[in-house]
Amino acid sequence: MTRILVIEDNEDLALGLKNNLEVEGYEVEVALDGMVGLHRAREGEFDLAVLDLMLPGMSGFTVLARLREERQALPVLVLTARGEEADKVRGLRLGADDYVTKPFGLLELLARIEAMLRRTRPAAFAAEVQKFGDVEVRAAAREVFRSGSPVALTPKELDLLLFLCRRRGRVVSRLELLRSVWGYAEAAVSRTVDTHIAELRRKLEPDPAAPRHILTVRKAGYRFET
Amino acid sequence: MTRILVIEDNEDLALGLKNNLEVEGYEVEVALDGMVGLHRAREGEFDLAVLDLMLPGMSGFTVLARLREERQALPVLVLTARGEEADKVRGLRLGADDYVTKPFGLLELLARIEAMLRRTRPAAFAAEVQKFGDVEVRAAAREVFRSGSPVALTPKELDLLLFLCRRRGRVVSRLELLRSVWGYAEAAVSRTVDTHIAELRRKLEPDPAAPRHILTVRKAGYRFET
DNA sequence: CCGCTCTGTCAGCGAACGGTCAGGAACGTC
DNA sequence: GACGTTCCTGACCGTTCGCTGACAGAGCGG
Repeated sequence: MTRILVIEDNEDLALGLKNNLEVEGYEVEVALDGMVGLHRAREGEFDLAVLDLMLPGMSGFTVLARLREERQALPVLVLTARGEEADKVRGLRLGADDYVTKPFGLLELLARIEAMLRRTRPAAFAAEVQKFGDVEVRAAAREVFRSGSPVALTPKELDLLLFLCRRRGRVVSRLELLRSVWGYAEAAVSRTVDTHIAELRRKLEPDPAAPRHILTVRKAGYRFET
Repeated sequence: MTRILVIEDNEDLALGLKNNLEVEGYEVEVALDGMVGLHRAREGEFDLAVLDLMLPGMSGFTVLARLREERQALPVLVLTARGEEADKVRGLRLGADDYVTKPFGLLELLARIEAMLRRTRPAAFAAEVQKFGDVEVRAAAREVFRSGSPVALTPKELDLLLFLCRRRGRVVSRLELLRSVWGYAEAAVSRTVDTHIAELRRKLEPDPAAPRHILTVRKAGYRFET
């Protein structure tokens, strides 16, 4: 069982996270302030912590710094408020492993958590496998097969594919993709997303010119269909 | 109840938005200048703000910057004037979550608002699906089916259809359509609306010459019936 | 029944949008 | 420090879309 510690003072948010993470099969403990969080992190044998930097009393920075001083290897995912670029940098410098900007989408958070856990506990990952057409996507192994033979996707391509897969049936805008897959705060007005989509189509679609799975929705974005 | 704060100095536009958003079931408060908007945002416990960047007095940029300084996680959707590419980027960099360019169709705004809320309040969102005759309209996927097979609608056609669907049983004037779907301030005297209606009928009505769902109300506009 | 007004239809133009490509920056590896 | 990979960007191009204006037809009132 994978154990996650959520250190977050906003009770609504904390409990929401607890619920959602439990649905995903994690064991979750919540600490509503930094001091408690730090103690629990020391004792609780967690696999990962989600840490809000803005905490009353002992701030998230302090918690993080203490943990790192004590050489705790506990992976930490940091929550920062939007626009606090400086916080991110400071957090990462202090030893956070990743960060998510509020307000964040649950899927985004889940993806980051999984990515982190994958790094630290590869064993714990049962095969999440998606299939469409003659393509098979093994998220955990970060492998993609087409008609049984492996397809070489670059990391970015795979991230994009996984993101689309998880939102199947729903339109995803370029901005959302840039934010969630690329982590850009702003929308670079460029062909970045399209280029990667094109590459995915080239590698995965039977007929890239008439895609059946990775669809364009004019004026809106892209939509993935099985 | 989802609460939305509209910060917009143009009173007509602001009240139009208020009405239309209220029709959709949101609780809406309007602030006609930046200063008031900022105060209300601090105190009002809103789920989302719609913010015009071009405000007299305290500009939208300032409002946004202040909010983010104060680490307010409030999701903000920004309204920018056409062609102000720089504004978009600046807005996003300051921490806006999405933007819509004026003139905008109400449908576009609604879609963005819903997408944003879906991220922050994932509950409460059933997939909206409308049906009439042998037609099925899936708003989230921006897909329309007729007798089970997909119908290719252009973005404008779909927006128009969705707007009519949501106002079913009521007569909607051309002016209202131009305002809400097209975002035009004034009525261009032309066949624009009619042309699109004709196209919808052609694609969706069993007998386009004798429409059963998209009805003409002479001298008044159109009325949609299930 | 006639005439006027409102709506339906159509084709063409201009703009907007997405697909494509190649060059070059950034990164990691040996 | 040279090489290879990956990624981003801007320019270009083809296609689609949406608007318009002229004309035709339908409906309503007198």
